[in-house]
Order: sequence, then structure tokens, then C-alpha cells
Amino acid sequence: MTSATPAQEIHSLRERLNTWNYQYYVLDDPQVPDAEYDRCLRRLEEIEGAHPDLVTPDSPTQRVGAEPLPAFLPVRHALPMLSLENAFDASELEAFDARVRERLAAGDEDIQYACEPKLDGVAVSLLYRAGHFERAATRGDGTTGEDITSNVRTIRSVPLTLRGAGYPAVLEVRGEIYMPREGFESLNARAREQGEKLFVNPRNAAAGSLRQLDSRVTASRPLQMCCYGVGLVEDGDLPAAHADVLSCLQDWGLRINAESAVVTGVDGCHAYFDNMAARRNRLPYDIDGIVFKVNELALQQRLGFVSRAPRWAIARKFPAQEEMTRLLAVEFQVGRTGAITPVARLEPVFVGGVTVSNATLHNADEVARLDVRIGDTVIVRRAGDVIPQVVSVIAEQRPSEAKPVVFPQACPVCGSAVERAEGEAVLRCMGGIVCAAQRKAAIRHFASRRAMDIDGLGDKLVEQLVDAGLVTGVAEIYSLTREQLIALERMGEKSADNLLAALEASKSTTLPRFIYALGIREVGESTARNLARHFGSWEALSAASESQLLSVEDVGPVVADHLRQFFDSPSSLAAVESLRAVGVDWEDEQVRVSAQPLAGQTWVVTGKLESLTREEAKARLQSLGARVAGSVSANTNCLVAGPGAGTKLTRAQELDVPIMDEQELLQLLDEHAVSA
DNA sequence: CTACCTCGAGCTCA
DNA sequence: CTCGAGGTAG
Repeated sequence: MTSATPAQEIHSLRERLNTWNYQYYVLDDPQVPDAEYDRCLRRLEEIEGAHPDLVTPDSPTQRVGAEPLPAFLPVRHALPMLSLENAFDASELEAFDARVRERLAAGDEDIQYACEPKLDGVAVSLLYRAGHFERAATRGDGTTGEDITSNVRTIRSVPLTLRGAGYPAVLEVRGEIYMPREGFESLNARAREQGEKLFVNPRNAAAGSLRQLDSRVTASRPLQMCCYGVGLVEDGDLPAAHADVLSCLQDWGLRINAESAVVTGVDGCHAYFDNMAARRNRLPYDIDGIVFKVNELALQQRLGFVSRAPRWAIARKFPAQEEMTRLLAVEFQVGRTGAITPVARLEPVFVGGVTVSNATLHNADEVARLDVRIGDTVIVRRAGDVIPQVVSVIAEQRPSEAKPVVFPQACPVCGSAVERAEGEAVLRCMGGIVCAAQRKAAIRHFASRRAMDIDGLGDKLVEQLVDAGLVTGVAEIYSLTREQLIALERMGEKSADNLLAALEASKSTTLPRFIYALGIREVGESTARNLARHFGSWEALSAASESQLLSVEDVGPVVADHLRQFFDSPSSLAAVESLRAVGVDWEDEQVRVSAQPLAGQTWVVTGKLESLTREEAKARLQSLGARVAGSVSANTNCLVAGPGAGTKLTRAQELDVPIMDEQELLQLLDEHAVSA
């Protein structure tokens, strides 16, 4: 043997393994037999075993998973993870291209588009600092996701160290974690042999694998990572076109999609789409569409964003998958507001990756439009994350005994009168609190997390409580006794005590939560918050006149009317009184009358802000009454410009539009006490 | 809307 | 072991 020190040998083994790994997982081009790879890996394990001090977290041996986590920690994204606009046919894609060219004043000139398949998996963000894999996070709500670092570390196509040089000191890579079909099949085959539960599709298998607290389980799952873009970049430069950014990522050791291509103009996009659509079933992974991005980053910057999506990218989805099945029955569900919704009970059918057995039929108009009868063969569609729908009826297959859908003359739950308001499509039960269905829904809403947050009071329990007649209104849930609870199904002493404790804890709440919990029609979380802020106390709110209500942000005549109806109803007020009587309490809010000093003005925000995102800045300006536009024009009243502002700043200067920096903006917001 | 993971606790049977 | 509740994802 040579005289290499253990450290030297470890180094050389890691280099070799990383290179082979790169060739295998990123380039799809294995250069050595698996046996050779395994031999080196075992040798590395052996030396590391003898010298534990030389083990580093980015060693190729560190992909076997670690001790289970107690929970996933929240991660705030430095730059929000946005979603994509969807196009469902060629014309919507053309409309997108037309908008892009118009905004860029490109005339007849064709735009270069970077195209690639949209993998059906889970979106993630990877953070590399000084070339070392530091953190992986899920998308979550776009702003805050979950830390899944230890799970992602086990995925071979995620490099633990970036290759070469020239990568930025801080590099956030965005991509999709998915399970190739082959891996999915073998995973399920193994599960079937062991008599375990099977995953229904590769996407759910990937999502489920990533949600394991024990990353050793994740390590045993055939997951892959494929990168499609970057997020935060600090101290470093990237090329000026998206496709070149992707090849850079590949050089740094990150896997990118082999089908990525750049095409010219919308015709190029159509051709790419048609080609992929034809080859879709032969791809080694599931895809649900094709993503098109304006290739030049400078153009992307000029296009900017609309609320939650970039204006320079779109996903053209494949046509929704459709299947035939039978309509077994139509049931009528009564919602919290009494709305009676017809729900189709279907012969279960596997469509678009899930088993569909229910679908809403919305209302009488929809039922009439479809002319659907019970017993009919119907076509059911499920497009991606869209709710399943009954598309049409196959009239030729209608059996003679097919029965028409008859809407109830009275509420199917309580027998009260039903009514269809003028100009409305929905049928409503007029029973209100008399109706058990509405009572159940009201209690579920009251107890829900964003309302009174009563832990342990779930659907089944509400069902039992109302059916047993133990509870008729929300206030009565606070008078339940331990004995009453223990008598219920699946309720032991421990569960009963937990629920009683949760009930007690919920009594101390906040005014916005309380208002929201009441379930007044059209009063959601944000309206409840506005009302609480505007009036400060329950007394002030309940005494408010129609015109006072109308002056609250987001409250129009319809909402004001619902509010007045609530406050004019003795039974509603009595319910509030009983809640207060059992001890439900809150602190009054600081009154923040929205003076709307910027009403009628148009503002624009550009560049990078330090202490808040552009979205937040926008929201706060809007709360002062400003309209926040995407581009600067002669009508713009003020431009808020952070560092890196481009053409918008130039244009504002040309047009003599006042310009403000972040400090001045913060000062302005502060003066008007705008916080959320 | 459906599917998945995790947890606590009740149920069941040895 | 099974159920219900609560959370996530697309």
C-alpha cells in the first residue's frame, strides 16, 4: 500500500465517489461498474469508522439518514416561492405570449422561451453556502415552509458539495423532488410482498417519503431531485439567460431536466408541447404539463410579477384526465349558511392519480345544464390539483330506470322550508339554528383552529354531541360535563379531560377570532380583523350603524347587511351573551381607523427591500388606500425604489415621479401605524 | 377533493 | 391494533 495518511485517502475516495455519483445521477452517464462504486464506498466507511473525527456531514457515507426528528421546523423563505400561471390550451398560451410581447413592446419580434416538463412531485428549495448543502425546505404557503434537510440529504442526486468553482457564496436552488416511475413500481412491489399499504401514485409516494420524521426511511425511497431555477443568490454572478443558468447548475453538480430546451416564439412552444405530449407516457417520470419561461433574465426583470406569480412564465397543463363512471346517487348537503349543495356519489373511479367517489354538482342550474340522472354513466374529470367535476352525461347509455335529480322541497336534514333567493342559483334551508346540519357546521367552524381553536373537537365528536342533543348552540359546548363526555363513543377519561382543558383555554381569545368564530355570512378572517381594528370593541361593533360598517375596509353593502342582520337577531345576540356568561373573553383592540391617507393614489414598488418583501410593502401601501401598480406611468404618484431598481427607476426620473427609498417608506408606514 | 404522515388514546385480546 | 384529529401537499 502507499504511504497515504487516512485523511488523504478519505479525500481521494470522496473525490472519486462524488465524481462517479455526479456522472451517474446528474449526467445519467455511469462510468464505473456499481461494484467498483460500492467497493470504494465500503472502504471509505471503513476508514471513517476508524477515524470518526474525519467524518464530515457532506461525506458520501452520510446519506443513510439520521435519528428521527421530533418535528419539522418552520423555515422562512428569503424570496417567496411563487406559483405559476396555468394555460389549459393553445390559445391561452398564445395569449400569454401576446401579453409578454406587448409588455416588452417587442412588436413582431419572437421571444426566446426556455421549456421543460413540469414534474409531478414536491417543490423544494435547497440552500448552499460556500458550496455546502445547508438546508432544504418545502414550499409551504410560499412564504414559510418546513425544514426537510435531513430527508433531502439522503437523495443521491442532491450534491452535498457543489463541484468546481465559480458558484455564488450563497445559492438557493429551486426544483422538484419526485419519484421516477420505475422506483415507484419497485417500491410498491416490495410493499405488496410485505403486505403493506401501497402508494396510489408516484407523487404521493414522493410527498409521503419527504414527510418522514425518520430520514432513514426516506433514504430507502427512490427519490430524485431535478432543479429548474434559483432563488436567493449572494456574492456571485449567474449568466444572463435562464437556459445558461441551468447549465451552470449542472456544472455545479445539480441535476437538471434532460428535456430542457430553448425555442423561438410561441410556435416553438407549441411544437415543444406537442412533441412532449406525444412522448409523455414514455418518459421515466410523471409530468403534468410543460413550463415556458422567457429565457432572457433582463426581460424577466422587466416583466416582473403579478401578486403570486411571475409574468414571464406559464405552465401549459395537459388536458385533464377523464374517466367514465356511474352516478349512484345524489345527496344534498346542508352547509353552515344553509346552502343546500347536491353532491354526486359515484362508483369509485381512478382518474388523474386518485380515486374519485364524490363530486359536487354545485346547484340546480348545473344539474339542469348537465341533464344528469341517477343511474347515468357520466364523465368525470380531474385536472391536477383541481377539484373533480362531472363533465357530461353519456346520453346513449342512459338506462331506462334512470331517475331525475329532484331537489328537496324542504330541508333534507331538518325539514324547514327552503328558499331560492332572487337571482341566486343556490337553494337555502331557512331553518337556521333549528337545522342540525347548520348547527353542526356552526360548531365545527366555531371550534376550528383559526377561530376559537378548540383542540380535540373534531367532526365526529360534533356529530355525536349534536345527535345526542347535548349541544344545540355554540355556547352549550362550554357547559358539557366530564360525565357527559365519557359516555360518548371513543371518549375515555383522558380524552374528556383534554377536551375540557381545551375548552377552558379557548375562553381567553381575541376579538378578531371571536368575530370570525361567530360565522357571520361573508365575514371571514380578514374582514373580522378589519372590523375588530376599526371598532376596537364588541360593544362598538354591535352598535355600529350601516354607514359606519360601510366605512370599514373590505365591507360593502352585502357584508354590512349580513352584519346588521346578525346584530338585529335576538337569538344571535343571546348566543353572544351566553358565551360571555360562560367566560369567553378577550382584550379590546387598539382602534386603528383606516384613515386611508393614500386613497386615490397610485404607487409602484421596485428593487430589493431589506426589511420587508415587495409583497408586504405592497400590502401595507394598499392598507393606506394606495393602488399599487406594476409599472410607472405619468399617473404614478410615487415610486418606492430599493437597490437594484432598473428601468422603473429610470422611467420615474424621466417622468418626474417622486421617488422614495426604503427608509422613507418605513417612516411613512410608521407614521400611519401600519403594521400588518 | 384525495392522499399521506404523526400523534394520542381507546379498544381488544392474550 | 384501530380510530379520530390535526397537519401537509398538489
